[in-house]
Amino acid sequence: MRILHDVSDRDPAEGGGLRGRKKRETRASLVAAAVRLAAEHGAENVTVDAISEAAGVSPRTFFNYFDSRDEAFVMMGAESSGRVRRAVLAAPAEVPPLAVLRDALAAELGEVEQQHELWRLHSEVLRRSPHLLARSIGAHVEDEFTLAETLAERIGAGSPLFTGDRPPLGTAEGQLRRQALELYPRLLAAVGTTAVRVAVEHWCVRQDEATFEAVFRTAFDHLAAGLAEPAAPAVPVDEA
Amino acid sequence: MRILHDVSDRDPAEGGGLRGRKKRETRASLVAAAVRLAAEHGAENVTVDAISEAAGVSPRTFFNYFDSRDEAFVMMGAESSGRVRRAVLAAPAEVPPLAVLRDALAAELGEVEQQHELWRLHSEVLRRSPHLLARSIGAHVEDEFTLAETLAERIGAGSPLFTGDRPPLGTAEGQLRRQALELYPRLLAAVGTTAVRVAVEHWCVRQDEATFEAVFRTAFDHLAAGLAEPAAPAVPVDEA
DNA sequence: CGCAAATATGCAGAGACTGCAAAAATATAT
DNA sequence: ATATATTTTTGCAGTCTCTGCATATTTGCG
Repeated sequence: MRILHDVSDRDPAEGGGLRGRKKRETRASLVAAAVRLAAEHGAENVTVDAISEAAGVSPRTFFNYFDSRDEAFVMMGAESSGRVRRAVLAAPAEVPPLAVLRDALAAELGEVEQQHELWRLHSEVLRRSPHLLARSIGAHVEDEFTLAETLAERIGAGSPLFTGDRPPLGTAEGQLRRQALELYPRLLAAVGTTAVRVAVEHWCVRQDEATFEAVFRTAFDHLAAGLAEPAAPAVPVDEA
Repeated sequence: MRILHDVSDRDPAEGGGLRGRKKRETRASLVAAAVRLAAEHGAENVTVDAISEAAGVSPRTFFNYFDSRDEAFVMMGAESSGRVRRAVLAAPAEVPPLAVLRDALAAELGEVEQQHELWRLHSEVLRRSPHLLARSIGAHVEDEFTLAETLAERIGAGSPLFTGDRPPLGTAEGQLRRQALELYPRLLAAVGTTAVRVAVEHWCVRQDEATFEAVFRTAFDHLAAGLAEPAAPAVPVDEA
C-alpha cells in the first residue's frame, strides 16, 4: 500500500531519468516563484494560483508537491541535508565530533552563498512573516533527525565506546552508558542546528559589525567551552 | 492605531478582573477541547466547528483566539515562559548561567507534571502528526527570545563584563566582546530550549529505561562538558 | 442606572485543500 | 515504430479554513 498524493514517494525524484529531473525542476520552480512573489507582495498576499501560474503548472499540481501553501516558502535547501551528511562521514577520524559538525555546516553555508540572490529574498520573506519563520524552523527538525543518525554512524566508527573494553550493557553502568550513547548524537545534531540558526539570526541583524564566519565560529566556541560565562573571548575548540 | 482581531492585545488577558479570567478560561477551554478531540479522532479530522462547540463558543470566536486551527493544538504551556523568567531572575548570583537555566527549566517541567493528563494527550497528538510537531517547535521560538532577554538581564547584574574594568566598546577588543555579549544569552536560551526538547523526545521513546530527571541532567551535563565525545559518563556542571 | 470599551456572534465571501476520474507524458517491451 | 503499463498533470466539485464587517451581548466604571 502506498501513500497517495506524495510526489516524492520514492526514487524517481532523485533518479537521473527525465522524470526525476523534471520533477526536481518543477519543485525548484515553484519554490523560486513562491519566494519571489512573497518578497514582492508579502507572503499573505500570494495565492496558490499566482505561484502556480508563475511556475507554469496548474494550481492542482501545486498540491502534488506541497501539503500546504506555506510549505513552498519554506522548502528551500532541501538538498543541504545530504551534503552535510556526506561531509560528516568524510571527515578524518581524529577530529572531535563537535568540530566535525562545525566544519560540515560551515562548508554547507558556503555552498548556500552561491544561490545568494534567492536566499536573500528568502530571509527577507521570513523576517517579515514570523509565522513562516516558526514554520521554517520546525520544518528543519526532520533534517535534524537524519543528521543525528549520521553523527551516530560517524561516532560509532572510531569511538572508544565501541573499540575499547567496556562493561556489558546489562549492568547499571552499561545502561547509563548506552543511554548517553543514544542521547549524545541527537543532542549534538540538535544543538549544532540551533547554533547555526542563532548565528544566522544574530548576523542578519548586524551584518556590518562582523562577518558571518566570525559569528559562526564564536557560537561554536561557546558550545565547546561548555556555554560558560564569557569572561574573556571564548576559547577555540581546536588549534590544529 | 491598534491591531484588530487580537484578543490578547494587551492587559486584560492577564488582569485579575472578570474579563481576564474569562478570557484565559475560554482559551484554555479551547485548547483542552482541541487536544482531547485530536487525541480521539486524529488532528486532521477535527474541525474548528467541533472544537468550538466542545468549548461552548461560536466558531467565529475561535479565530478571535487563534490565527489558525493548528494553533489550538500547539498553544499549551503559554504561561511557562513567565514562570521560567521569574525563576531565572530569582536564582542566587553565584550560580553559573547554564546551571541557572537548567534549574529554572527543571522546576517548570516539574510544574507541568501537574497537568499530567492533558500533556500526555498532547504529546500523543504531536507524535501522530509530525506536521504539528514541527509547528509546536517553531512556536516556541518566540518564548526563546524572551528567555534570551531574561538571561541577558540576569547575567548583566553580576557579570565581570559589567562590574570589572573593561576596554571601551569602541576598540577592536570592545567590538568582539560586545558581540559575544549579545550572542551568548541568545545562544544559551536557544540551546537550553533545544536540550529540553531533545530530552523530552528521547525520554518519551524509552520511558521505562530511565527517569526524565536523569535524561534531563545527562543532556545538560553534555552541554557543560562542551559536547565532547562521551568516553565516560559526562561530568556534572557543578557539585554545590 | 447609563455610558464606554471589550468581546462574542452571524453572515458573506475568498481562498486553501482533497478525492476522483480523465488526459497527457514517460518508461518499457515487443 | 507500436503497443502497453506506469507516472504525472489537470479539471472539477465540494468541504473546510480564515477574514472583514455589522450587530448584539457582556463587562468596567462613574
